[in-house]
Amino acid sequence: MSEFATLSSVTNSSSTLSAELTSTLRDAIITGEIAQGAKLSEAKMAKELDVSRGPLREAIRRLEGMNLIQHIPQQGARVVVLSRELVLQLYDTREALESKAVALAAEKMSSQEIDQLHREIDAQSKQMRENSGAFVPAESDYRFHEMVVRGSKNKVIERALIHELYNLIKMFRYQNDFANTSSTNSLVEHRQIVYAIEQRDPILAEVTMKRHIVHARERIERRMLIK
Amino acid sequence: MSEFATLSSVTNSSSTLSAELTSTLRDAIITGEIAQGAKLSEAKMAKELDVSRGPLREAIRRLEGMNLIQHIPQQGARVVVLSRELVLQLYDTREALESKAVALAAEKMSSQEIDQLHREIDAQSKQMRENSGAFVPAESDYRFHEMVVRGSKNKVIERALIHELYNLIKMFRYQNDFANTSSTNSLVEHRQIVYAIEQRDPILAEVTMKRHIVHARERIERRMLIK
DNA sequence: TAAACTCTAAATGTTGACATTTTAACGAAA
DNA sequence: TTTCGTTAAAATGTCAACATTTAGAGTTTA
Repeated sequence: MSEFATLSSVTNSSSTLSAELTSTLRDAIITGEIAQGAKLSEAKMAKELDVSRGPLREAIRRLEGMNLIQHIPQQGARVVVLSRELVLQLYDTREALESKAVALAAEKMSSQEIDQLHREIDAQSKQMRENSGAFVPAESDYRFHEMVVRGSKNKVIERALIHELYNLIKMFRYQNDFANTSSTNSLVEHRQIVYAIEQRDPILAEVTMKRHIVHARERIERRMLIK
Repeated sequence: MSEFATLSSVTNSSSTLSAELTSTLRDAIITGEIAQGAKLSEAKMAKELDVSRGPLREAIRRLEGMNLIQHIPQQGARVVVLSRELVLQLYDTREALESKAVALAAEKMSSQEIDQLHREIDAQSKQMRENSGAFVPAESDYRFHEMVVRGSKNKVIERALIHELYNLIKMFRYQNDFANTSSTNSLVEHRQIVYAIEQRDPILAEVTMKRHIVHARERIERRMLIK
């Protein structure tokens, strides 16, 4: 049984091998299939995935840019370790960026985009009623937040959050039983956020989002006593 | 005369060639020696710099992670174009991140670090008195802001700002005669920021920094009428 | 026993050649 | 004249071999 067993199928359909490797490794890191702190040995992985080291190295450089990997010259690359401290820092950063994003979104989102937000929230509400339902599914939560961030129309914030921060947050939640967010609060807060956007009230939107993220941070702070 | 003439001396002393190339190209992009929107032809550059394409490609991947370069599969890499819109988005992002950073810094900076801030400001004041003096030199301004950001002790914010945003802002200022910031206001605002940190007042620090960056954004908005 | 040295194996860094895709110039047809 | 198709050159993507550095096992020495 090989170390990177289930990775073996790099058979997606991206345009380049290097891009596929990036996405394959990204997922493997987020799920923990490649463990935190693990060394990414180029030789082993290349053999495992049946590719040459060139594209693999490029993928590693890209993951470095996403903060999923830390690289030390002449020593190689390791998967980032999500210490309690780092996770809390992630949420502080997210608070700053996403509260600004929602303020901009309140000014710039189209009504069609706001409709989409409504549909996502309604789906969340429905899923909660049907499936036992104390939780908003993580995937739906991500979709909601991504829609808000894209609504800001700010490419810089969008990239910082979606391309970098969210990957680390997904990684944390996936590997720490935070797969679902607490429902009652989250859904209510999502509604408040959409309300503020609908009212075209940037300040209210910002405050509401800030509180939403601070609550998430507090839940984590309470539960991550160790590390 | 070659296209990348003055780049020819990749003779620094980083540990790896790829790291040197990253830093060389970074500087060339910031200064505009390689123009905005220019295509980075691997073959030409490799010959020009007398290196093989491998390390060059790795450097390009890293610059991609810094948002200095945009890469399209099968088409190659181009230097980012700093449109008016993008620059204003940069400052909105900076406002969000740096105001959070200074709030954290107000709680976490050591008194030695605060002393350093004082020394930097005093130097700014002195330089202004001596050299005709309507401007804070850009280099000193960067040092001041970097010290504040590092003072936050938040590695995520630190990386987002220093590793990514600041490069783009330096690039913009270097290529658009914003090499120096307006003095009177900036120096006073720097003093206010240090005061707030000294008082261990995160909220005051945050508001003060926010205003400082909004002012900079407004100056840019007024002067960049075109594009 | 502990520290320092040597040497070997394994890993990362670098190179040049090969493969595939894109681009654009050229010519033919509507 | 414009459009479409062909083709050759140039560019990006990929690979495998070579070079250099690091890490660790084993040995020697204080």
